[in-house]
Amino acid sequence: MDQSPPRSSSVTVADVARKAGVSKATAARVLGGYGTVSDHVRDAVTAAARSLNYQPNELARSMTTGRSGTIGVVVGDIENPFFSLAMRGITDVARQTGFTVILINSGEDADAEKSAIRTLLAKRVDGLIVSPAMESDADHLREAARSGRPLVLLDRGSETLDIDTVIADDRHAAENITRRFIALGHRRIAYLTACDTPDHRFRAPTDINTGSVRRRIEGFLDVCQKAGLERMEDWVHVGAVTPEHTYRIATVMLKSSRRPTAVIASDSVIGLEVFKVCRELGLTIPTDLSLVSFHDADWTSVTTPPVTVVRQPVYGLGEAAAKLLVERLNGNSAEATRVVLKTEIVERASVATAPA
Amino acid sequence: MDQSPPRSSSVTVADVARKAGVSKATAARVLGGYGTVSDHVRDAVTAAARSLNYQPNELARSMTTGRSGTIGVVVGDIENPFFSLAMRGITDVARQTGFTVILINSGEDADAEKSAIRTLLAKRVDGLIVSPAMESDADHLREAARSGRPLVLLDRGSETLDIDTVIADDRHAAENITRRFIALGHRRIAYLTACDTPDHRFRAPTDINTGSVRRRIEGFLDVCQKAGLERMEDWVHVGAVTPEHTYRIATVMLKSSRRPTAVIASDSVIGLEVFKVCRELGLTIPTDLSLVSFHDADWTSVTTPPVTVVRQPVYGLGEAAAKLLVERLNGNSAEATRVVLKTEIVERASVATAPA
DNA sequence: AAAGTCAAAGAGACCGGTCTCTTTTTGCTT
DNA sequence: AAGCAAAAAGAGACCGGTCTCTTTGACTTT
Repeated sequence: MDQSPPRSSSVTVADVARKAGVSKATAARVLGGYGTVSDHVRDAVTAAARSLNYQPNELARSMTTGRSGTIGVVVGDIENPFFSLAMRGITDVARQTGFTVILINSGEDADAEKSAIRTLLAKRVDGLIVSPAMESDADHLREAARSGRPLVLLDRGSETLDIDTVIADDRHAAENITRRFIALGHRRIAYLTACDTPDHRFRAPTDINTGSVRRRIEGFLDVCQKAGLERMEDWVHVGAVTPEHTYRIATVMLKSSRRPTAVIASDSVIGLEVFKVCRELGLTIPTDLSLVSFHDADWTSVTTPPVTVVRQPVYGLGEAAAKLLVERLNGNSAEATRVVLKTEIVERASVATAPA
Repeated sequence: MDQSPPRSSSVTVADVARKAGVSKATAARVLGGYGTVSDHVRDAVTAAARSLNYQPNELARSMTTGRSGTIGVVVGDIENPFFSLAMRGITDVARQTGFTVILINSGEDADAEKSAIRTLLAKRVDGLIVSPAMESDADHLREAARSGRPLVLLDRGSETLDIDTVIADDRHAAENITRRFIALGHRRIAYLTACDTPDHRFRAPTDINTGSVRRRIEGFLDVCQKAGLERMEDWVHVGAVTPEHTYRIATVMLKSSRRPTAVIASDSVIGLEVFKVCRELGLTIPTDLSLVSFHDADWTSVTTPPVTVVRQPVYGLGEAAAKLLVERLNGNSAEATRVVLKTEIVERASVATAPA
């Protein structure tokens, strides 16, 4: 019966210390890289650690230091290219600054989000980045912020919360698109969003719980009103939560006798589905219908015609959120910041003058 | 000077016990939900915990129990739709089974991957899911597997490793496509992959370190050889690591006088770029060039023409990996399993007979 | 040579839970 | 009412690090 190799999972500083013939405290100094140790002892401890295949237990370290080197991220849906790209921005910054990332998907569900935050706080993350599903009840966000661990809101977040926030200038983007549509003679302009209301109907921007989308709709309605267009609220469609839902909504909308001549899709998943429905119904873009989508997804440049989009600095959004969080973790305790990144309209060929 | 509200971050079982007038052990029994406690005491402790706003410290719990309730995931690039969808499968299973997920991006870099695994083991994850960048040096994987914490390989993994693996039947898919191309009269068939070799040239499948891709190329070359096509190795292009690289490679390839009549793109990012280059060079799909891409990305159905793709069960891949891991965590210690999920060729309109 | 300084190493408490072992209390038997 | 098993509660070690406080000893200083 041969000796099994040293079980790496249970070698502790005490074991290393014994092997090296020094005290636990000294071994810990070498292994943890703090305090002062003589070269001679350092070598002995290092050698002992190597021969025993010592693997530090980060959990134990976290418990005494109070820092876990971890940041928690709660997003709506990692499958959405928007979030996966933002996530890339976050993880890149995290790696550069020595943090690791715990990811939880809320599925855009408020309860799941609450439980996610509770779990992350229990795991003692050093800080949080959250893309809140519902801004109406933000108690859990306030509580998280009060727990002493920094919190940064990503892409969403309301003016009333005194919490660090990183968003894009959605409102301006929506205003610009709307103005352009109106200048091209469009009067029936539809806005499609995944956000939903209890009765799946839209009445006013306050119905919308997702800050970024609410700001866009506000911009849209504002410009319409200033241009003298009435009751444009009726042209806002909510509840495009899945491609299937979007398909149904878009089909009904585009089959109607008073169908819109222009559509604004609130994200690329919706934009893609509208594009598909147009093709199915034999509507030609842009002569029959003008289309603009939020989020410059890769496919938008390759369709026939390519789609005009609002390019959001998605990677930069994640990057900025993570940087802001790391700053807080390094002790910056200035007032809550609000970072607003610029968007850009990428003109392609899906927009034209309104049909006569 | 008013009393500040209880600092939630530092309320411990001992504090709760004191407030409830019981011993620390008893309070811990109530709070931890183990052992036997009288109803009366349970209520008292629960009330005390609530009034102090007690938040358990998962770190401390993990340290004694040895389980952290966490699984570590290492992927090449979360920005790639393939990984973000697989990730969705993983996180869904994790949530259902009460685990949280730590995500690290390797950027397809072997050193980053090693350090990621070390970090995750140090953080005492209960298990690991890794999509290894390089299979040639898999020592760190073997070591991780030996550390006693279960490891599941995702999408990649070689036959020689005795580790749980979840992959798609890439080889069959590649064989089918190749056969179809040959049947349609194609003789110059190119294969484009992001995998790279030191000198950026391809000689044999053993040059390829990514299992899934190697298996596809093996299938491709095998069918070609059986059909009597010679030196098809020359038609395998490596190093399409970014869209920019892909653009250069595809442009050179398609401008050549002996350009291919059919192209297999190893992932949807490459497929998209090839599509763009065709358009730029004025090549018509499928009359000038037939195109098939791996991964049924959303855009592939919406281009003109829509692109024939290999649909991989990506979500299912992540789901299966996570389920396998959870089984292991629940004590299943049977031999290493190899799960192979079926792929499916989705015929669209980007494939035709070879031009004369 | 005695006093003072400072680097190097050791001893042991501590973080916040879990869990074993022991003691006390309760309820039931005869 | 005594005896006994089982339930309930308490005491304190333990997980694996960090860190403060103390001790040791080498090296100046005059």
